[in-house]
Amino acid sequence: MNVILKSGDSMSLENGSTAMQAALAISEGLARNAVCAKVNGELVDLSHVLHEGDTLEIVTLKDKEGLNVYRHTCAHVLAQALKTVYPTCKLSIGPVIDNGFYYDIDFVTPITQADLAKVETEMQKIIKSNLPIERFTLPKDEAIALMKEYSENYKVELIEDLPEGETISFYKQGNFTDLCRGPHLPSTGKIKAFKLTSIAGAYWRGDEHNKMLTRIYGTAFANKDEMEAYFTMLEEAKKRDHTKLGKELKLFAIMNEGKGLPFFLPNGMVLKNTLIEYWREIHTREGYVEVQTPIMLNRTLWETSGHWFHYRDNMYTTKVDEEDFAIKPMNCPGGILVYKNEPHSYKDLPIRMGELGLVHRHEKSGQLHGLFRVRCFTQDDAHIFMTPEQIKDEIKGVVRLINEVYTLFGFKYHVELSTRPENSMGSDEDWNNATDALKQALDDMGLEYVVNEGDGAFYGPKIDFHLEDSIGRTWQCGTIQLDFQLPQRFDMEYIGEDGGKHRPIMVHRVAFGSIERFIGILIEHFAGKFPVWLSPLQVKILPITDRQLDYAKELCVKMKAAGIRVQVDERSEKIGYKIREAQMEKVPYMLVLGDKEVEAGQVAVRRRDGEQSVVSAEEFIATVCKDIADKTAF
RNA sequence: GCUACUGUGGCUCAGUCGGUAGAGCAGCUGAUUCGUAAUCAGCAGGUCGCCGGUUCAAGUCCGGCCAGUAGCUCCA
Repeated sequence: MNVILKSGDSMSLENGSTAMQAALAISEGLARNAVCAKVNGELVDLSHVLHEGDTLEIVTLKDKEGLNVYRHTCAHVLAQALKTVYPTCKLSIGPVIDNGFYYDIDFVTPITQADLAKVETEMQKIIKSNLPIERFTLPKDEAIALMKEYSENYKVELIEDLPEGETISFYKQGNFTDLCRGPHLPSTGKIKAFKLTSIAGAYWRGDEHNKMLTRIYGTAFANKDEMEAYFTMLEEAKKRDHTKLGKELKLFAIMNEGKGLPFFLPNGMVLKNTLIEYWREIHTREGYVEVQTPIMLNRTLWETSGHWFHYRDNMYTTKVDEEDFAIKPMNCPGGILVYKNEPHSYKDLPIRMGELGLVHRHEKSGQLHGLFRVRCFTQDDAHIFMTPEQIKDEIKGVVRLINEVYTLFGFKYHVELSTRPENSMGSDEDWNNATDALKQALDDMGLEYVVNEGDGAFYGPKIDFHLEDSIGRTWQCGTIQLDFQLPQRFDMEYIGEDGGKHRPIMVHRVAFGSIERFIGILIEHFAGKFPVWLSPLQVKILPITDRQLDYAKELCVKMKAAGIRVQVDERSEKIGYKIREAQMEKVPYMLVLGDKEVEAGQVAVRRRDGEQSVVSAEEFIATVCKDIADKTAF
């Protein structure tokens, strides 16, 4: 028989050959490195029997898919080890994730981090005994019977949910059998480097009403060196953690007196204000107006908006003179009141109404995290009120603006487009138009995006922009949301060309998202080494002895006049000491001043990256001013 | 909110078997005036997250609470 290889060549094999035999026929090295195979586009075990005309690709650890299979087998080895060490534990699911795998287990008595060592030892034993891994299938009823025999009630539940008539596959290694779609490595001995990394709780089937199981996380790599490199990378990433740097650089603090409620310290406030200044600059340019609406409004408003019924648990409320009030969790109702404050003609539209709004949301305590998830934050919000014909251009304008912002900071981001969910409001036509407008805006901009079918809000489709933190977790920052609901609830209108009343379309959008979260991302992205224009302190002047103090102060005054954030280190310390401190503060420019510099009217510049040069004071000031004006990356 | 872990001067951390708290940095004082990542000496600073229990005795053991971290769930 013949099979077709990835290269397009065909290869003849004996009838009934397996993928493994095909790999051997190609080369011994390939067979040794083979993890599984891809036959007719589907991942299968190496023991898979080939047929005439099959397309065949041998998968190794160099492929992402191969590594996933490798890690999946590792999850099975973990499960087998757990059943040996804790015979009464029950297995649920054990999938592969980015950088590793996990297995969710129901233990009779909970285990702790310390117990992982003995589980790892047992896993080593299983790997060392190089057990062959064999696949077999059963009809549904027999599969259920088998899992009942093993008292694996979670597995029984999983199988029961599979469609009738489906044959169900299992994998057996030694005395251990697990329900699994596969494929897997041919034997346990193929695993060369793994580590159990952490332990956490996870709800059965991801539902918080279900029992919480114990999730054991692990990772596995092709070899020990790659695994070491991975752990080193994680260590490095921890040094960038914004909560750690926020403390070290005195940017912000969160006190016990208000959890999830960040305090901005002087340095952080400079950062925040600089961002806001930049925000105003680009929004003014783009034709936005700015408003500010009250932080607290009465119940009537929140009833009209629907928040009083749908968002109540997350709102901070209070009573004043017998009247219920809520602190705003969102700015939109306030913005709408501004719109409704006067009648509008179609000639006024679009209205782009920005608001740096401080919102409060009572997020559950377990979800709070540094500046990434807080209970009080500033949204760089804007609401655009427009006619249906204006949707596409307006969305494009917003996408372009958000892209401009993220590009300036050099962020990597990904975009998600969420479409109409069930139980949504608005007509088919509205939804189609709006969704098309969002799509076209993304396409015109040439942005890649993933579509989340049915994941939009019930009031309209949306585009979300996600940024990565130092350890690869992604956080939603920018978002653009069409809203069919609020204009209706608030009975908003404008007078059209025909003299009749029409309902405007409304867009909610943020670019930074929350300034707090954005600052958190910025800190991690730059590892605290902010570009000059954002640095809380841009220049630190370090006189070598007290003799240069007058010159230092004189320079300081000049630079301040030029709009530079500068400070003189006046202490009688050695220059090495002053440099070390400035370096730890991550100040972009240090000026070392000795007698030579004073005499020549020069400055010895030491950049944060260690680069040194001597230039005239005027020249240096010009350089820094240019850095600030151009927002250069250094 | 749930599961697990953690909580000792401003910061980073040590503290054995339960015997009543220790270092470095930062701070203050004094000396030093120095050329690119830490000058020396002295001083001061803690109700060991909080509350309760066991004990002759608790930073240490037990319970509850508070806060933080990781994950889950949630995120209009």
